[in-house]
Amino acid sequence: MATGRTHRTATRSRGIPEATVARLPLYLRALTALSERSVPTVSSEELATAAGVNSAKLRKDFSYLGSYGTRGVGYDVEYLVYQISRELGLTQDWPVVIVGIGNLGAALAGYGGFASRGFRVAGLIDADRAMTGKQVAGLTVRHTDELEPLIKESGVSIGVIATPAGAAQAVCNRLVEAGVTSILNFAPTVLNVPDGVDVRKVDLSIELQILAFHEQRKAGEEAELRDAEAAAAAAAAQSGAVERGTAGTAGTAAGTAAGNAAAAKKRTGQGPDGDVPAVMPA
Amino acid sequence: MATGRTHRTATRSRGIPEATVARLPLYLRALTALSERSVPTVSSEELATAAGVNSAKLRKDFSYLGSYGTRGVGYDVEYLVYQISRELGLTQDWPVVIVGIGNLGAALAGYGGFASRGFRVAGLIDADRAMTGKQVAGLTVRHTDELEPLIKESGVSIGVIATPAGAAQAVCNRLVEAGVTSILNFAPTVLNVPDGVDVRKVDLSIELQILAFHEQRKAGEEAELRDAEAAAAAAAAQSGAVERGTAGTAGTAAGTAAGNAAAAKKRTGQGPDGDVPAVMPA
DNA sequence: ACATGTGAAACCTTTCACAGCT
DNA sequence: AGCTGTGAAAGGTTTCACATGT
Repeated sequence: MATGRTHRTATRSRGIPEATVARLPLYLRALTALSERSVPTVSSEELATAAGVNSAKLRKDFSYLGSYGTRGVGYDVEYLVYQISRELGLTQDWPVVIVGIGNLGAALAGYGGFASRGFRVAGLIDADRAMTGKQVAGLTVRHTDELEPLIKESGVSIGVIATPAGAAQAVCNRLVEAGVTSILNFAPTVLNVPDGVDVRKVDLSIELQILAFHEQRKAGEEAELRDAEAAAAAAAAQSGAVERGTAGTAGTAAGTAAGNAAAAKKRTGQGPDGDVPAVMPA
Repeated sequence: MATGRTHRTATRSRGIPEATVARLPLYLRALTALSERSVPTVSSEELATAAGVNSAKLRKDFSYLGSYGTRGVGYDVEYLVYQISRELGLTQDWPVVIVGIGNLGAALAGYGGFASRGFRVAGLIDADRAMTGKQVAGLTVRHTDELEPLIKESGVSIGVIATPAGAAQAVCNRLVEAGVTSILNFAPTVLNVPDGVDVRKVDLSIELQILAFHEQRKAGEEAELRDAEAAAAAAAAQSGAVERGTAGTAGTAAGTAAGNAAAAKKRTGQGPDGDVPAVMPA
């Protein structure tokens, strides 16, 4: 998660839980789609499905924003779009600078989801002089030397780092020095920033490793399933209790009660909650 | 589904918390760096700093894996690298297919962090016939028609979706149908998958929106800071208690205890304390 | 009749603090 | 003396279930 967490302690009234904040963009996207289809109102159940969460969670989330729904009816789509946008700060313009225009930086520069959400790419920066002057996604790439003036002229407060890992901290320092207070880091490295600066990181390799962990476990579970079924069958035959110690010398197998066989399949997709996304350039 | 009962089964020996799993790749990266510098052992404190977490959390995380440290000494770097790799399933080869070879897909295909972690790009797929046959990152792009044979021949169980949002669900369905059970989704859309399939998503726009939220709040805090200072001054002058109700009709201001004024300036690093530039809207 | 809004319970994660081993 | 490993406390998040309002 973010390196420099700003700690809120006192006043509770405006304290929207972090987990809720992380889901607001999800709701906003779903609502925008409804809005485009001119759907006037939506229930928590419908919206939750569209956003990929459950309805209790959605209602709880919205309750932190205020009472924007109507009992017996649902939520007014347009009104909610506005309220969430405002809460997220998307009703204002956010100039963003992207540093490191390799494959990934170029992809980010051309990403359509930015402009539609109030983000504006104010400039592209690369350290390679061979890149400077080139046009990428309709913008001219500028040299790192121009980083500070660009930030100050355009009032940039959000920076995106898409450089190789080795350059990231130096770039980060310059961004912060120049006044940037929020950083989205695609380089696979930990950034040190002073308090008051927010860092979010996106790391592809980490995401894949998490998937690999679950994938491995699934493979292991198939074996367990067979074990559990066998054990259950044996238990049924004998009317005896099924008991097992911890699996011997590690490996992939783990002791699992037979009753878990059903629960084992529960692992549904869509596990956004914890955040921690990821990526990085060559 | 049916099982409405809250049947929490006892045996949980191998249940590593999700939050811990999400951090293992972080530790692994830090450890790999130490390993390359031939550092033999490391303390929880040092490793935690390198990974950007605190040491208590790290120790707790490791405690779920087993007792791999030595009291009074620390952890053996090589041994830990191996144990974590094994736990994450990185000691085996994971063939991956990338679907959608646009800017982003190309960036992913060229990502160096793959091979070093046991991931191997088994194939690149794109729906655009103009793309097929082209070389990207040393691999030949193949047409969507070849998706299923590719998955089956190469034993792919992890798929990466980097297509436009509109195509993502269809691609996802085909991946799942062909046997893929883990998906990393870069398309800004919710994917519906059957139970047993894992989806993780990486959404650039969402990350930026979360940053914007905090950025906005920071801007609001400056105002609060001034308020708090004024309030503190007033309190000092009067020796009276500072008390405030919730700010009247919402808006951006919220009541904040005066005691926060100091904390808000805390900045650790060597950053210049100066500005914290307000975002000026165009 | 129906869907929101919310206390309370259940669950999960982080932090504390110190016993226990080297 | 130093550092791990871990119960217990604290804090945060999700789910439940129903009172409340339309």
